[in-house]
Amino acid sequence: MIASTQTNHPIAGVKNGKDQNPVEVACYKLKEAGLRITQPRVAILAALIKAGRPTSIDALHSELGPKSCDIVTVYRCMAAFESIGLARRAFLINGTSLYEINLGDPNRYHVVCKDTNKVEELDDASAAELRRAVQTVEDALREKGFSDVGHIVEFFGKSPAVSRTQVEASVPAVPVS
Amino acid sequence: MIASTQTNHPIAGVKNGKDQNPVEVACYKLKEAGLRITQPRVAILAALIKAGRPTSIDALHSELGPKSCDIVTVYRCMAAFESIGLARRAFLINGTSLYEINLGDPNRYHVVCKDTNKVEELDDASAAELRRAVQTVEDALREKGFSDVGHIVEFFGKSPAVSRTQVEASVPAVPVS
DNA sequence: GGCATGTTGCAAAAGAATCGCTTCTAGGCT
DNA sequence: AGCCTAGAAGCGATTCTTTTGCAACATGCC
Repeated sequence: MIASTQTNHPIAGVKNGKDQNPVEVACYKLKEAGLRITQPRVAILAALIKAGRPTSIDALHSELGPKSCDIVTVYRCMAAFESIGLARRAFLINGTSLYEINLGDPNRYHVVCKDTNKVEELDDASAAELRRAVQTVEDALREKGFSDVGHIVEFFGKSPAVSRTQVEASVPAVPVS
Repeated sequence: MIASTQTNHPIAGVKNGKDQNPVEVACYKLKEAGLRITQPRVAILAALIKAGRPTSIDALHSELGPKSCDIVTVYRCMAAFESIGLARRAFLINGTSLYEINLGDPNRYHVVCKDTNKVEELDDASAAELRRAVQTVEDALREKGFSDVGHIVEFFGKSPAVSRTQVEASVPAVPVS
């Protein structure tokens, strides 16, 4: 719904990337990075922005409508976006990854529900402390000579919200063990 | 060769898991969890312990010697070990995972070299701060009703130490870019 | 030592992600 | 405005990791 009430300009001019609608900002970043602004890329970016949360390549591809572009293109685009910092990657326990738009805001951290793979954002306080710790670590690493430093941080857990829709309440409230 | 320098008791008695050699401790934990102590499992545990750092299934399997056990068994064992908390999992950027023995010591965090996939442990100070932050987050999550909370934390970077051993110095000392 | 069941081996399958190669097109140039 | 070319997309096939099915096997309780 984010891009639903878009301004009516088609993404033609690609102004200065100031405060246009997010898709235009993203396109500006693409251009800045020397990448072409193609129809599939714009569509993928729009979907990514509309999703507003970590989304799988596959979901993204479906979101685009069955006939919009090849899934391989989505893979390639996401790799490109990630390499220029336009998208961030998150991981599921099974090793597959999700992508999230990155328009310059600070790093976000999530909890992924082990049952449903639903992604939630951490509360601000937690995120802030986490950011600080991560920052410390990365600084220390750079200090030690590491370059191109990055990180993955994901939390997992069984969400309480899930009122056992299909996860039949077979387990009688296991503590934490 | 794995069991080369072990104490001479074959892993027969499986004492009380007190302070025996690590393989025995691990076997005790297996037993505790109601799993059988089989030859492949012991071998895998020994390899895991000998490695002493996050190791890939494949590497583990090779380490066991070509004829020791099927790689599928390694997969299954690692899954079993992880589920009873005998092993911890780490991730590479490409989504594949590494396993590390867990004999009860606190969580460890690593940096993975983007060039070589070599894994290093974080310094104590960094790890401590990280553990604290992670703890905070997990507590907050439990507070919110999440159960079975866990996390993934990995750092990546280009290691400085790598004097381009096999990463042929094709790239002429790229700064940080 | 015998037996039941958890484990292993092997082959095959399932998936995610990548690659090769041809065709298409964005967008700089004339 | 049309032309050209390098970057992108499409599509098929492939690679590689991890999972599954099922028969054969071995652990460890009796």
